Amino acid sequence: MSEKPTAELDLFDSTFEYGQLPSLTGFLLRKASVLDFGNFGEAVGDRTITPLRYSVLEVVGANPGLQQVQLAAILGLTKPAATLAIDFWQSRNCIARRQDRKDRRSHGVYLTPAGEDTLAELQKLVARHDRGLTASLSASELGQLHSLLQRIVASQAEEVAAV
Amino acid sequence: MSEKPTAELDLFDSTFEYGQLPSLTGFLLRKASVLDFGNFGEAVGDRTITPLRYSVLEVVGANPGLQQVQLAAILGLTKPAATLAIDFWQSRNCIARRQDRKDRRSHGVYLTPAGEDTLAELQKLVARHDRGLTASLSASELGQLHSLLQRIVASQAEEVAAV
DNA sequence: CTATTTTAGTTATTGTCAATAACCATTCCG
DNA sequence: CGGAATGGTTATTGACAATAACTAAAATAG
Repeated sequence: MSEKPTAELDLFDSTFEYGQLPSLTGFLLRKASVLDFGNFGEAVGDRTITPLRYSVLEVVGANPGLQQVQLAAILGLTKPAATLAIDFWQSRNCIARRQDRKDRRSHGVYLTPAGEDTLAELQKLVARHDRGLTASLSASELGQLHSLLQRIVASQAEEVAAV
Repeated sequence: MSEKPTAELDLFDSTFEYGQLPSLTGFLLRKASVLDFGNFGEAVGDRTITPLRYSVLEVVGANPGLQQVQLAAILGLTKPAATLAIDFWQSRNCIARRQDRKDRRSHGVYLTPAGEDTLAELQKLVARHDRGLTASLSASELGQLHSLLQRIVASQAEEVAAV
């Protein structure tokens, strides 16, 4: 039999103690985002599309001609990580690199027509998945959650960036 | 010059577009928890202590004599991952395995006296770090955030576990 | 205008980490 | 008793990200 990630128990099985873990914001954040991450590939119908890769496509779509260095800065990636993520989409004909005429070191990145289609499709699937994650919250609660999370993120802006 | 994770820009640099990313709960969760994770090792004064390892110590401290299989189930780990995490703390004399008299396959895990001290110290440091993360929120906002996150986590309890 | 430095990007190397699979020992149960 | 299930460890593998080293091109200092 294959080795499952073990638990079908409730995440807070009341027969055990959790120390101070349940009172830690970081612990709850991690749990929630692991949950989100765990279903992501399945939700978009392709295990190889991670949140990071999706974010790359989204940002390139929203900023055509972006430099790779800028993409890295926006998403908090190292240069090699950006190269790899772009390679991934380029190998699927969704992103094209175009050398800048003025500065031939620099390559602008663009969505191809196929990339546009893929992004549009992904946006739908990801939005659906995201609503599923928070299905138990009302619209106003969801708004509250977003504003609280945004404040946390903004208040720590001097640290490393994310996904 | 060494290759920094690039950005000193605001996490939402207004000169770029983010597509639908900012409206996704998953994106915000990931950002917040990457932020939290990034400072964790530094906050506890030891890079090798990860949130996962800390969680293990916390749970063992709260449930003396726990089976390793139970520990894995509680934290959503595979058996090998639990073995490794326990090895880590055992090598620091913080956790001891004790073979069960009744069932000689099973090993209960316990904090050693050094483990108790380490846990007590870590609890303080982690709590301080966690408050730092949410320093911009009022007490009641923090309470709201926790309850919203808990509802998300609870509502998805049938999926993979965390940390 | 050359020579040095800096910047954009890629490639190579390394290390961590987690998952699977295979394995041993013990217990359960027909 | 003998096979199936359980607790735990070990071995192997693969994904991934970080650093470092490198190429090419541009900026700048003298």
